[in-house]
Amino acid sequence: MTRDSSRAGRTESRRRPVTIHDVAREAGVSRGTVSRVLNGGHYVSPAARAAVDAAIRRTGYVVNRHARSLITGRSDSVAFLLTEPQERFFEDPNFSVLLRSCTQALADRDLPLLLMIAGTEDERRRNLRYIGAGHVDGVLLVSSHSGDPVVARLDEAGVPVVACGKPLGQSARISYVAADDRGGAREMVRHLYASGRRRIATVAGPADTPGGVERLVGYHETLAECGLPADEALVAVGDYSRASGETAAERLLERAPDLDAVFVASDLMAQGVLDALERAGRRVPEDVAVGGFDDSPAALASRPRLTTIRQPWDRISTEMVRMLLARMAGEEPSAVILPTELVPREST
Amino acid sequence: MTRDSSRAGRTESRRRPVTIHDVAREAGVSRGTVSRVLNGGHYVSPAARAAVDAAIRRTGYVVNRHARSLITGRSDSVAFLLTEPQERFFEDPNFSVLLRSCTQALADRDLPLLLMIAGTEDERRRNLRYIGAGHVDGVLLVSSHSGDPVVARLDEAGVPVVACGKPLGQSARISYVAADDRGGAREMVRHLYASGRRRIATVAGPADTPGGVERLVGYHETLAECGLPADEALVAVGDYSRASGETAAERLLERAPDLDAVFVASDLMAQGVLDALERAGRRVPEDVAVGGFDDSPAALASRPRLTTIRQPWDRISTEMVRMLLARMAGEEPSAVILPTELVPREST
DNA sequence: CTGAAAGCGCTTACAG
DNA sequence: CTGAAAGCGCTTACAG
Repeated sequence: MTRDSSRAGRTESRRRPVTIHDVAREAGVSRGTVSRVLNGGHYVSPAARAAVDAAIRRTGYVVNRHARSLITGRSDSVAFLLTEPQERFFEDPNFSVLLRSCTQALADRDLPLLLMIAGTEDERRRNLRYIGAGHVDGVLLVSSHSGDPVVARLDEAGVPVVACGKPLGQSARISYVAADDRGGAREMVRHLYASGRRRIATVAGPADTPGGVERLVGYHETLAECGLPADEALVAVGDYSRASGETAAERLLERAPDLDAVFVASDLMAQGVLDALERAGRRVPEDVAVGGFDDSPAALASRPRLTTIRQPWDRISTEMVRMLLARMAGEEPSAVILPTELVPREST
Repeated sequence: MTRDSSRAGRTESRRRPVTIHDVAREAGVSRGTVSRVLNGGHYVSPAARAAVDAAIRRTGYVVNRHARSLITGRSDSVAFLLTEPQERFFEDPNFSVLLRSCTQALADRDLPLLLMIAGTEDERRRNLRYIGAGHVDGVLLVSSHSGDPVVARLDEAGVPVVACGKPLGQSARISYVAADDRGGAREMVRHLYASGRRRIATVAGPADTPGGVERLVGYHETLAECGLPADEALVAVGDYSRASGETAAERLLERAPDLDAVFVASDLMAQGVLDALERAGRRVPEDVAVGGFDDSPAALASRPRLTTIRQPWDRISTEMVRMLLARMAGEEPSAVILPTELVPREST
């Protein structure tokens, strides 16, 4: 009796859900015909279709997805799989945007999104098992560190997957969409150069992440193009945390006290850089210009507000979903690189 | 052929999944017996069970959830439903913690979590329809604004739901778990008082949110207890945004220039308060103490670091899942209020 | 404790 | 274009 709202009227009763059989009887056709209109309406006369549509409306029928899946072999659902250091991802506002946009893009196709987290080996096994069993038609993968075993296992399982970011060091045939990290870095460094800076340092991300590698490459390329000498004293590495940015900046200041700009591979680290600079008595942007990456809330929250590089998260999600659907429809894997955008603010 | 990794060996073939039938044959028992060991192992001899277990291991069998659901009527999955101003929630780090913990707590019970977002009326309809169709066994609801129609409709649909936070202005019989907003506010104000502050102002949240109401009540109660006069000049209201905190502080400073402390109903607004205070030349905490609420990353990112109130998000999620499971098992709705914790830092 | 059998609600060839 | 029928993989009374 818990399940039964006793309100009178049109509340569809929970006790005997209306089935395709009821609709067929109501419409005066066979169940096969109802099913046909449900599945695209091919080979159905306009009259029959109209009758069925009306019956569906009258009865409030909604398909039983389990019965359908049992026979089609599809689950009509998609997994959003997050592997490893999830903590970091859940604190990353970009991740939230990604998750939300994917959910909505999928919802437009009437595909529920199953959120799966695989931080531990145990969770990894469980999720892989679930996916491997065909309980899901495709997976949207967020996995950053190189050599993630999940990538290979997913590939083996033969399930369509689209990754967010290029899976490092993987030969798996999986689709991915990524922001143009290198291009973004180039744009930022060019911007710094254009504003007159000539001793441009950088705080890179970890070498086993795409952002760590590509943004550093972009930095080096642009320096060379501008005719600025390469100087290892100007390069430090952080781990994307604010504290690591602070430490890196201290090292930089020590090795190259004459630096007049820092390109930082993430906004969070850039905040740390700002802290160190302030403590060292350098004014931003007067003495030192600071450029971040991500356009996260941190960029707006910091003082001065950070000039940064915006990644097109909305488009990334849209593309991921589009590509996954394509894979699910049998298309071959592909890759898409999306352009970033410079967001000038007060720190440069 | 896309679905077939051609690797040799034990990769379970995707083409003909092993069914309960295969296991039965392998174990030398009937399908009914296999099913019985799958479902708790009651009424099965130890010998039969051992044979079935071995056969399952040998064949790599994993149950077809669609077939099971078709007959049991359960979906063995749960929805995490987010209604309205989703943007705000997705930027709220607390929300991320909640989502992650719920996912994991559910995973421990082998229950997948479907993420559903109902920001627009259209999405609301679609999701309600999905849930109403019984595609999900229960729902974890995150909905803040009072009078959310979703609450009532969920209740009508007769599906078990547990809300995060007390659903305002609803008579629906739904379970909920909430942090002790009032108690947290009291603790903060008492802390401010204990440090010698006597002109304690507050920036409250919107009046149609539990946090807006309860934290303000806690503030008033504590002032009275401490024998401090109620003074409306000391009360301002914001909308949880940083900018609104700044504006509110300006108003406060104008109406009560002698204030020596501000209890702010969220860390984000507290950042805005810090901005205004700095611009007004007041030192924190020397001239004015500032207390926040949430213990969000913003509290750590701000300078000085914010003294704040931590909500027990881990426990909140655990409780929500536990209560939902209880509801799904037929128990009556209930409510749980969890204690908060003062986190002293540099701003007081 | 165990097997044979019915049936969950749908889709899909197969004949017409 | 349409109906009758088989069958998807499971669970669950029902007899033994």
